[in-house]
Amino acid sequence: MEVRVEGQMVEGQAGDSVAAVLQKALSGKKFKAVVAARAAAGAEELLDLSSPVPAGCTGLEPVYADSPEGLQILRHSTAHVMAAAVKQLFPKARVTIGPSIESGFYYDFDVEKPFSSEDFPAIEAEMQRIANAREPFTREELSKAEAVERFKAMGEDYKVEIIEGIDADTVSVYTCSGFADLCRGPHVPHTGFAKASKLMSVAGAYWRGDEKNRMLSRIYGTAFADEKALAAHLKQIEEAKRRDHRKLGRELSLFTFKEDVAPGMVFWLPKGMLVRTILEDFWRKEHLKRGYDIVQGPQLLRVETWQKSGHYDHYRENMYFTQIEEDAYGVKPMNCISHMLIYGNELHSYRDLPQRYFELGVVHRHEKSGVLHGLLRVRQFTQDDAHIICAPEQLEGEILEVIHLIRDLMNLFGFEYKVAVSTRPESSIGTDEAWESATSALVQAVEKAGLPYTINEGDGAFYGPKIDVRLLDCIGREWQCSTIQVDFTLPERFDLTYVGQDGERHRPVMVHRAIMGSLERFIGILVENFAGALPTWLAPEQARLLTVTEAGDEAVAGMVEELKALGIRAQADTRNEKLGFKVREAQLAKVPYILVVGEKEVQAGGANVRLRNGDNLGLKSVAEIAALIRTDAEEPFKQGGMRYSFA
RNA sequence: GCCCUUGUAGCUCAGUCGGUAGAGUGCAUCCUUGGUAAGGAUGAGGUCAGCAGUUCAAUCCUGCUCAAGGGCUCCA
Repeated sequence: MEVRVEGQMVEGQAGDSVAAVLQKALSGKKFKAVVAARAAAGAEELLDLSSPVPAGCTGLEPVYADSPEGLQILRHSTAHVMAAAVKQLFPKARVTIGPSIESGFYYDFDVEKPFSSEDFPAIEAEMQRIANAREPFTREELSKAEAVERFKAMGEDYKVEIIEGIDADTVSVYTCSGFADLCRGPHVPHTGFAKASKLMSVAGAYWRGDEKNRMLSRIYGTAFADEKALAAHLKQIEEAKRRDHRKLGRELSLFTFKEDVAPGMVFWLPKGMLVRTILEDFWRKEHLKRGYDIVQGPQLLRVETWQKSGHYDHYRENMYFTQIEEDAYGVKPMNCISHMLIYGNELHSYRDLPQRYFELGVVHRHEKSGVLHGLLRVRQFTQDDAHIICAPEQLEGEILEVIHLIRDLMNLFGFEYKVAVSTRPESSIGTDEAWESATSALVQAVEKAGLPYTINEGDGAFYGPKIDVRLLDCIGREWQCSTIQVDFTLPERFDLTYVGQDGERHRPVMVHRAIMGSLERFIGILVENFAGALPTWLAPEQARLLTVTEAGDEAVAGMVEELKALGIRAQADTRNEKLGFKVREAQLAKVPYILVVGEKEVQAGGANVRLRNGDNLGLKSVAEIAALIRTDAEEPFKQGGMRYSFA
């Protein structure tokens, strides 16, 4: 037979292994990096190097260890190596599953005493020993009955449960370093590939991800094709840590948490609140320009109201309750009820529609103690929430407008984003017809906007389907922010109507939507994305004027006043410190414009301009500096297609 | 809520194999008038997360509670 490998034709005998054929075509160096192969271009199934070339195969595509697919195989194999090491050191541990994940792999074990990171050195040493031994992975096919018997004999009950759930006649088992594991494969040819690995953390995880099941002990690890790639990955983790908004929030004096006073609730410090205020002001203006009305409802509503809306039945565990005199009240977890009551406050004509109510609404949700995370997951947060009440025929157009607003906001910050449409969940209210028409309105609007999207089956809200938008930050992480939800239930429960052209009462449709999602979360994401160096329009301090000696104090005071008069957030640093020290502090505070005023500058009536990236623009007059800062601040708005101009 | 780890000065962290604690940084005062990422000195600052227990004695050992970090489940 003749087989094509990377453009070369190679002669082979029937029954030759994949490795034998590849070895003829590839240089020794290249062949060493191959972990698996596929028999035909685009084929799903991957082959082990040790498996025979399938009959009729005309081409083999090698999969290299450093390719995304190769890495997956490598990591999965490393998970096996880790399990082998663990079984060696802790013979009583029972194995469950050990897949590769985005940045590495994990393996879940059932052990009496959960693992701790103190166990890592021993496990890692054993893994290195196995890797150095370059032991082969061997594959065998067993009937289900045989496999069940075998794993039962080993006491691996979890594996037995998995095998019994597999819908096939035979299963494959891989053995490596004396450790046999149920596995689809493929695997790297030998354990020598698992050399560049590192155990990362331990965690509890439920068997099959169900919190009713037994808690297993999970070990996370990662592995790469070589030490260099592993080191680069570890460096990137450091980079993410460097950007952590909790760290930067403290260093830049933006916000703080008082765990003993109010866990999961933010204390905004002056600088952070300034950032937030700038963002809020901009966002209110943008909404006014786009035809929204700004409203505000109460923080507490009587429990009966929550019962009427359905929140009490579907969302009670996440709500806080209190009492005023004899009456029970619920703290609002959402803003929609007030908005509907505001709509219902007067009779509406079809001419009034759509009504768009916008509120920077403070909501409280009881989040379980283990899930709180800085600004990204809190118990009290502010939604940039709006409810659009419109006639059914206006629905699609309104959704499209919201999508445009999302697009413009993402462009403003240079975020890319992904769209997903979520459909009806199990716990839900409303008729099938209503769900279908609402889901189709969402899909149509997304298609009209020309955006690629995915479908999340069963992930909708209890009252209707939704569109979720995840933004991608500059180091490739995804964040859920925007959401657009159609609701046909609440207008009915609160008997909202409008008078149509025909003089009859009609039922409007409602859209819940939030673009930033939560201001707290959004600001946390901004801080991480920009590593604290917020764009000039959002920077709490846009310019800092530094004196060299106290001879510059007077000139600096004058310049600060001038800049402030021009709408620029400027501050003076006239402390009795050396210039180098002040520059360092301004730089660490991520102030975009660092203005140095010494003897020369006082003479010339200006300042020396240094940017936070270290560039020095030389001497400039106050007017020039002001123009520079204003242009810089307005630039993103022009690029982002915002209707609101920063000026 | 569950699993692992952690909780010492505003921040970052040492430390005490049980005898109530220390550094750097920040803060205050003084000296220094210095040109683009850290000038020097002195001083103030701690119920060692909280509550119980063991002990002559607990910041240290044990238990519980609270909170944080990493996960699981859930979610904006």
